[in-house]
Amino acid sequence: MSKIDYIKTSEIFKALSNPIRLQMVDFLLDDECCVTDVVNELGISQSASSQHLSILKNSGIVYPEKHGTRTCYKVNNKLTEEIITLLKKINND
Amino acid sequence: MSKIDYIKTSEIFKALSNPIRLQMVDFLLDDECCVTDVVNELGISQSASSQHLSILKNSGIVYPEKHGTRTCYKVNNKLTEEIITLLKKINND
DNA sequence: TTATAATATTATGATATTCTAATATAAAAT
DNA sequence: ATTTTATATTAGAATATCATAATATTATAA
Repeated sequence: MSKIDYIKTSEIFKALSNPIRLQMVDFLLDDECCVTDVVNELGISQSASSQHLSILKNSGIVYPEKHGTRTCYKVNNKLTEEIITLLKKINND
Repeated sequence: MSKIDYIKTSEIFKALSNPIRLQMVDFLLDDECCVTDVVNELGISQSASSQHLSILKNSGIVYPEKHGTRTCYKVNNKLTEEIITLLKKINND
């Protein structure tokens, strides 16, 4: 049982505090995908998609893998993954 | 395994996306306390404390119990409690 | 080598957050 | 009844967020 790093942890929550980014993470966990896939799946603009992915990247939740002209973002944060699992398990009351 | 309500869930994360409020929740889970205790524990102003507690209340994370002139805030959200447990279990990487 | 496709960046306006300072309310004590 | 204690609310300034529109970058294709 470790102490909570409130600053570091709150930054993760800040990244997840937007419904689009939350949906992005959920989508990226299922189907690791490039930006265009995210754009199509979520129905948002390319620019907004890129900016949201950048926020997730800067908070250490996802990382990009370049494949030619495409970029594939993958979730890379244990806390985030466990939280998504938790969200699917319990009915958020 | 239920679907995630991204909007509702992101509102919880927004409430937890501030280090002070995160520490508040952690503190309230251990020692259920009145506003003055929170003020003393966290070393913030009475007004800021009250406003942060109000945000936690409005997001359904805590609820107030009036005892005379004091108000005791208690954590009342399963997701939040499980997340705090998770945070203490894993080393946020 | 130019055109195209995929993604990133920047600027900007609208809105939201958060702090401090000041004031208000409500219960208990004097 | 007035004062004190605990808490809440409001106003305002500084800063942050977010969407859109426009432009830049970079890798491949033609």
